[in-house]
Amino acid sequence: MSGRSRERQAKYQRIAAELRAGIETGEYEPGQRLPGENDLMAAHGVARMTARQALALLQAEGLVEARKGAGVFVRDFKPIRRLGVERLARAQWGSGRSIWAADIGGRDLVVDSVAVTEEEAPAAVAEILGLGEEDRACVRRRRFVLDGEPVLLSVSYLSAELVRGTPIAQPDTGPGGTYARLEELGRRPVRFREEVRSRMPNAEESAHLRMSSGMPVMLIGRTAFDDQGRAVEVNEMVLDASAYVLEYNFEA
Amino acid sequence: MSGRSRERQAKYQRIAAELRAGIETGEYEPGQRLPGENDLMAAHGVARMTARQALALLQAEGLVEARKGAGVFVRDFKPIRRLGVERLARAQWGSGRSIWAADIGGRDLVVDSVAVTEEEAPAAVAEILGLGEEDRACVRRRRFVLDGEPVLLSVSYLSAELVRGTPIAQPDTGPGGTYARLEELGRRPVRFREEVRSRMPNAEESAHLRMSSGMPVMLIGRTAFDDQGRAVEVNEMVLDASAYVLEYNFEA
DNA sequence: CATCGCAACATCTCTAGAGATGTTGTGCGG
DNA sequence: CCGCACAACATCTCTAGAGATGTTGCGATG
Repeated sequence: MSGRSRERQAKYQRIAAELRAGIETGEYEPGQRLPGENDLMAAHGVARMTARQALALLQAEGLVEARKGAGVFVRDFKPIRRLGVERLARAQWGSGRSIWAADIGGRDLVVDSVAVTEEEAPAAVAEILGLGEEDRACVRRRRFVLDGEPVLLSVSYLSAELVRGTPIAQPDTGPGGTYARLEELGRRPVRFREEVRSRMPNAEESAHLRMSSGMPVMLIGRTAFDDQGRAVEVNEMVLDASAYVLEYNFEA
Repeated sequence: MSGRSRERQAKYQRIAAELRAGIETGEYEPGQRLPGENDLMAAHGVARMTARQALALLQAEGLVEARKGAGVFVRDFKPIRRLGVERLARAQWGSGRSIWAADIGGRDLVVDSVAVTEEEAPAAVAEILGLGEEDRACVRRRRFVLDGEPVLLSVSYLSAELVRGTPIAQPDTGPGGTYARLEELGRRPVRFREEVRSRMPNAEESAHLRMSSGMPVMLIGRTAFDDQGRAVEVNEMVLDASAYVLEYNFEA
């Protein structure tokens, strides 16, 4: 038939619901392969495109992941806990410890690639940093990898004039990182603002994070201020949402 | 043909890219209708299913929204700024002001529906609140609407024993809200933890928030602690990610 | 002038088949 | 015993057509 009696829902939704239930009850465990196009066609007596629609629905929900030529597999979810406040406490970066150390329980989060350039900052960033038309920005682009999987893209902007000739303009910023160096320059960050939002990744982000379709990214925009209230750093981060839980602790 | 020469990308991706470019350059403005299935079939000489795939891609990216029988329209994005820290400052709720007032610039965020029940808390919540097998929880479920659009679902758990007979167990908690009442009970919240993550909505969330496919939700789990470090409230929120930006301010 | 019914048009769902392309394991040859 | 070629199998892409269903605006009717 076609567009048959809508007693409740479409065929592909019924099939998807059945598979979804199987995942939630644990019939199909994370990493396990589940029935593919051909299996569903045979089992439910539907056309290929209909079976595909059912699987596409589950992919869009982020429950499963299709690997071409191999099959459809149940996704896993073991997020990193990222402490928004404590990780930026001075006790952390003041002592030469990586501010990332506190994030992960035993797992291995490392910088995959670093690129430091001097370029013109986007208008919105230039405005925040108080850069004029002529001023340029030091831009630090980094990618972080956990267990071989890229999970975080970070782009950091600072006044080029301020950091020129310091380790901040080098790939390796030394013990304590950028913030320890800023303190040595008399521009210690004392206050932070983080803005969080979420959306679907664009093609570029999708490629850099090797994300499978149907998973959102979280965006964190962090601004660091010194004791004069001047913004000294703007950091834009793109996180694989399936890899992260953000935690913020604060007092009333 | 079929699965033709992959010089670079599939037909449906080329078509999607073209429309995407049109959106980004402003050729198609928010709210405007863009070429539908029939237009794309004619313009590119492809089959209906191929045109549909192109449009499905843009929907999955959250760029457009299809309205059955009407057409495909460009999405808009005007988020609410939610201040994670300041909104819970005592100056806010201590003075009888709604903690929501600071969030929105002139727009109208109101509670759409409130349901207060007494039931058994989920195991994870019971653990945090320190509830035993016998203890029950006061559960406050609310939906918030902005400009007629539902944007936030909130489920709040408190010890039923603690709040029984107080306004907290009523739909209207009075000036200053739940936290002002908790203070009167000698359990003033002094510390908060918020955990943020993001994923695609499930069917129920999708329906309650009237979300169009391809937009993620953000989940906030907030725990409020009193001066003894005891958890007095657990609040699980589901936010339409296209409606919110979360802001957290803190010191090093 | 208001309102209701309907036609035109939009997306949604589905069928049946087929070539392209990526993955995996097996078996043969060195 | 190692390694490579290849067959089997998986998903991906696309065609052409058609009935179902929701939206909208126009025209006829009261």
